[in-house]
Amino acid sequence: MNPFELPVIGVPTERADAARNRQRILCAAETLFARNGVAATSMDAIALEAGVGKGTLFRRFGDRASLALALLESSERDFQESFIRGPAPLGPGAPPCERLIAFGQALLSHLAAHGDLLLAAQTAGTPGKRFDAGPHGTYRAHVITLIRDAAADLDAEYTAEALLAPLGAEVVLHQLRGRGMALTRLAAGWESLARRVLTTPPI
Amino acid sequence: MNPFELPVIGVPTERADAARNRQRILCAAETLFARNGVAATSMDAIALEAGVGKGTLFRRFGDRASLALALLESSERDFQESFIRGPAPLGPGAPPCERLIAFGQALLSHLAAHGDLLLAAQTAGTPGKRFDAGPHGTYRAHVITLIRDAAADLDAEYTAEALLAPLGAEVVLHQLRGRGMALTRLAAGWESLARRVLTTPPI
DNA sequence: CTTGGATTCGGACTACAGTCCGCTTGTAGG
DNA sequence: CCTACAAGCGGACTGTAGTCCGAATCCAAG
Repeated sequence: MNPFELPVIGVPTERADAARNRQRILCAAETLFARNGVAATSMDAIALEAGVGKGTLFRRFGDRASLALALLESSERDFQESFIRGPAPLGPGAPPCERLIAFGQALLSHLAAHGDLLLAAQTAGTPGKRFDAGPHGTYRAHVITLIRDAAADLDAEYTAEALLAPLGAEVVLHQLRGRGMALTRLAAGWESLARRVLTTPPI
Repeated sequence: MNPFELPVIGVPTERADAARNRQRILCAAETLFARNGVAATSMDAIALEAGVGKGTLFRRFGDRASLALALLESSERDFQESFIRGPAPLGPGAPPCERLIAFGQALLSHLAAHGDLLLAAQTAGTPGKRFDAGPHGTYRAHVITLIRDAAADLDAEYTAEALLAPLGAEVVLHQLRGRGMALTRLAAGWESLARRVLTTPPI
């Protein structure tokens, strides 16, 4: 291989055994998460079930949160696709306030469906990490745009994070499970919250 | 002592050595937190510095979060006192919307002043625990009352937690440190957020 | 002062996330 | 097919929160 050219495109072609192990690990994690729950499954157990060393597990996925994220990959991609390019009111076409309401409600459903996994993905060892890695950045950029379109006088960057906070996994799962609030109630509460924030108040 | 009567009042009189150890532990924790930072100080190190066994440390304070909370006790009490019985607009007397704005801004200052400690207090090992123990319950009750007074048509329970979410330690410290947003900016953003939510929109 | 027994002490122990490094293996080039 | 070496492997190791239980201690009552 010409040492002055990169192989094909950035990606240095993953070795066959590495790819096989990645699959084994994902499969083992899925099995154990389904059998015993996400919170009760240790990384050691996943490595054992996958027939792989612990070092391999962490080499592939970095940490627990990233492994959870990898398992969510396809549904996460679908979700992002739906609010970026999907049909209105989630996707483009609807007025920004309606899009924001739909976004929050879709995220609430996403959380209800994949709660434990999303919780694990957002519970990084180092606090604050979840804001830098993971899908948060995409959500944030989307919400900032919607706020700018709907209410130019707001501090969009601040408001985006403020509105994203009650859609975090820990908060929502606490409301759903700890407080026994129904998903429909959260959806309704979010709608009136978002509508009030994006509606310019009378002077 | 008459075995049919409790000593004085519920509290079964703490033993002298236990009280002494509690003080030693609090003092050691304060020292080490100040010297090396909260995040970099382990429970082992605190026990060692206090000249106390690890079991004693955990017997007294239960876990890391509760120890952090114990260190915050006096400033936390002052803060709660100020919004429950203090002067307006934080305390009673001002209209509920102004009180809510002042509450959020005071909480933001509280976070800016005691960030690391509050972060440790809110980063419980078991996710969601921070909503059940600690000051969150008091904040929640206060905000629910204010919302009920200001906007009867809102779901006060949902809205209280939604508005408290962007005042959580992890979020605020991320904004202050990770994003470099100034405290005054957060205070201004919170004000317009709270004002919009509590102001009934035109039909 | 002595004693009885509940309370507390302390450090060994468990479980877990994440790191490290010497050994193995797949693969590209000959 | 052979070879060299980068990539990958695995499990021992570290550091941490939190648990447990036999031993030591304190306090009240006599």
